[in-house]
Amino acid sequence: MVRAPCCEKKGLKKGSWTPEEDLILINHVKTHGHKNWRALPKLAGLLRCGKSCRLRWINYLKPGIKRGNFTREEENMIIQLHETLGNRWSAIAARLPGRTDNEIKNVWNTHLKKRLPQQDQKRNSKQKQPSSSDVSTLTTAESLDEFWSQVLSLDDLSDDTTTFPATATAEGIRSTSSSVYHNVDYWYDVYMGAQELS
DNA sequence: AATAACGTCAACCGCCATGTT
DNA sequence: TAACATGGCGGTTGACGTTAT
Repeated sequence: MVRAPCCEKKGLKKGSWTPEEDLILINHVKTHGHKNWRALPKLAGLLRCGKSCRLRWINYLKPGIKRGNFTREEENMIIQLHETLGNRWSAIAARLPGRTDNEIKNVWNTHLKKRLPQQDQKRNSKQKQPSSSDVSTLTTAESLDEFWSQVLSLDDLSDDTTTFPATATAEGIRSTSSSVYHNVDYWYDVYMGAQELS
């Protein structure tokens, strides 16, 4: 039997999300939750596939998501986890509070993958004479343990119940283009605008 | 200044696992 | 137990921005 498509394709919008769509999604999830992603767009009045809504929420709108560049520690952690877990991005993301699998996957494919051969070369050539100036900041077992304990202590940050504005508004979003979505100011505006309404 | 080449990343697609009826 | 619905994951794509020529 042929599986039905995940959603009715006709009339559904694709591509980048607009600030207005973000607000609708935020407000709907905040007030009704997301027990059923497939039904959500219809209930919220969004012309989007449920999967698309879920992805947008998980990767960008969910409270606790970190924006901005990865730290050196995070990058090293991804490299180490990738050595043991492979391309299991969600498993890796579970160890990096506030980071999403999609984001980690992107960072790996665009930055870390290229860096890895160089690091391997370095590591091999320096195995006999380790240096504190090496790329990784986690060169000793002690620092590794310390880092892991710090990370694990933050594990619950990514929980859905993290405080979030009761109701979001378009004020903070409208004036920004998609190219600055990841700008801190954008998210600050969203947050502040939402607080005005609550 | 124009444009080609390259890099980045948000979003989509399709498959698989799990839950429900 | 089978059939179906839904969620979740990883691979891939395409739009957009940046850099090089």
